[in-house]
Amino acid sequence: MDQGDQLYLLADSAVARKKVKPAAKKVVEIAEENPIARVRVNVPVSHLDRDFDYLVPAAIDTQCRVGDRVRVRFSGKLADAIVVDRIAESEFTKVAPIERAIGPALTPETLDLVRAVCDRYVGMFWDVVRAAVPNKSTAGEYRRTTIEKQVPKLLLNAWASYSHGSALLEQLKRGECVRAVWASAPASLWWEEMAQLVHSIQESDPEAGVILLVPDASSIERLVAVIPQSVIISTHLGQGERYRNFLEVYSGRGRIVVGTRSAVFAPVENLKAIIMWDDFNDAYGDAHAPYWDAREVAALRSHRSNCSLIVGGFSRSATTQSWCASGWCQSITADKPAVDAVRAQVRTLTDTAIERDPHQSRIPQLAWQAIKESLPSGPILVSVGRRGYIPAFLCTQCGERAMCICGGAIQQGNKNLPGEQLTCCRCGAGGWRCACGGTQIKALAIGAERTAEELGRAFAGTPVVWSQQEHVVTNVDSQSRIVVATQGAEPHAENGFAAVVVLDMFAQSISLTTSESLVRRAFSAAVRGRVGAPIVLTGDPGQRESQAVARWDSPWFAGRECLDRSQAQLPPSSRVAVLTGERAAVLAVATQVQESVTARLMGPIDGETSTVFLIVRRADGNELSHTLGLIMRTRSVDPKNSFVRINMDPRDF
DNA sequence: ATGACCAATTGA
DNA sequence: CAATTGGTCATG
Repeated sequence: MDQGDQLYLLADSAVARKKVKPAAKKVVEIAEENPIARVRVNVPVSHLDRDFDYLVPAAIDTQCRVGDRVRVRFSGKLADAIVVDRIAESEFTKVAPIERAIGPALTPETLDLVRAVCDRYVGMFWDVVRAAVPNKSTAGEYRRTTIEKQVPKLLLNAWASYSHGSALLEQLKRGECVRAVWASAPASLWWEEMAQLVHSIQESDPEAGVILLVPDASSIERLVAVIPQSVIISTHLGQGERYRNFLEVYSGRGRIVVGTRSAVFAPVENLKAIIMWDDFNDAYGDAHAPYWDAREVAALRSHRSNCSLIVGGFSRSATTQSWCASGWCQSITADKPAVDAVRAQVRTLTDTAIERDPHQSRIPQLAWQAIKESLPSGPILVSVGRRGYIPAFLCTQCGERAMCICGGAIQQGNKNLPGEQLTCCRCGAGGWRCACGGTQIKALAIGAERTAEELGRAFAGTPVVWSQQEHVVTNVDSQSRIVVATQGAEPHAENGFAAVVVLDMFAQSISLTTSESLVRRAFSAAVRGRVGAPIVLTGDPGQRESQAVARWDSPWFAGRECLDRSQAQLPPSSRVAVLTGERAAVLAVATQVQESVTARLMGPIDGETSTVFLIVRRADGNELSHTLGLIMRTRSVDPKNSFVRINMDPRDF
């Protein structure tokens, strides 16, 4: 069968491939030092998610370093693989050579991170690699991204108005590793605050690497405008640019990374800090298995790589508050005088839809007043709870929120016939009946669309702008107008809004983060007001969510929230695994887990598929992940076992 | 997942 | 007795 006598690499020669059958004798020069590469192969089966040994051909020795991407023949077929180790010899006898080298993928540091993420989220190595590393792209022209970068003006110290703010900058200037969470001051420009942190870090080390994480593409633009030399790492970029930027960071040429969630894996050289804005934003959660969350990954990386972690937002999340409570992070908040100025303007209205609802109006009297009074002096921001037209209802008899027994919201089959065809949006049960016996409902939370309509009628002649997820308005000038916005879609007004009205400060669903989300919405609207602008909240003044804004103290609120949740054994003081799949399968896995880990079981909740929750003490979290990993690996051996999806510590449930 | 291999089952 | 089907095993 050996036609010639030449040495060749099988994959290099089409002729060879054609003539030679599998058992061909290939003579390949093998690397002298550490000739064995231990690799992880891209195969979609979890029991194969382990190390395999391959020989390193001398010719590609330097392209098979730890973290490099290669092609190998696995189980007869070519497959992608990542080198995770180089060793002198293998315990295994029949070791095949690597077919070819592809290019760089991970650094030893990010490799360690990817492994840690796999462990924690019970995921497969390549599922995380896919998110962390862009595909190699041949679209390789050099067109550098030239985003208009302003020369950043000398910033006045935005951090001086924070308690311990200046101290934080000093620590960074000394090159210390800090872990901090900041609740951004009213009217502050977060991108300038972040830029200043970078600046301080660079003072101690001009070669410092920094990762700046933001939730979306428009935030990237804001940040890039004030941070020159930054490199964008984001899945929003096209293939070619994404890969080019990745290489720029990998090579060490670019060290300041600005990006969305996947940038948390950027192979930054000399990484000194990860700085994250608006950690409560859902965009930080990856929607693909194993459902990792950039906030947790950032914490993991900060811990493992011993770099600073600084997380900010207009309101404090329960998660970051728990980091403070444990002593891992310092809490940084705005100084009292800065806060007092805003706080004086906050008014909370006692207000139920029933009392004030003669004309189906969503907007209480005092809010009308505030709008009318402030309108001549500039734009007004009206924050609404939900998109859509009529998403929620009240019982007309007792005035309570119309909820299904399962906790789901009630939907109306026929918009024009209240009381008819009421179904639950979660479990689908029909025939709703209130606890008080009532069966009639009326519209409660009317979304942006309806509110905008109503305001347009009331203030005829005043432009009404409507900003929501699909139609975000990013900036408005200082002209008088009314802007109705949902969470996250609030525009920046040139000189701040003349008044801010936060409608519907009440829970529209029952889930882990309902209350937290309300507070976040209120803060993200309230910060848009100019100095002295009235902030009107409609809801119950006694409730904690309103109080948080009235005191301008979201850390206080988050602290209370943590306490409540810890008493209920819920995250962040607990860790949760959500198992989804066939009823019998999820129960089998859950039972097996409980044999070795003390876990509280909730569920199953049955529907199309079944779901169970396994809840453990925080300290047992790693044990839970580990056990689930073992179970998944043994289960995947037998294809008769149906697939069970695991979601660790989801943001909400 | 996918293919190889062996054993049991089916069929003319 | 050959052909087909099914379960087990290994993948370097």
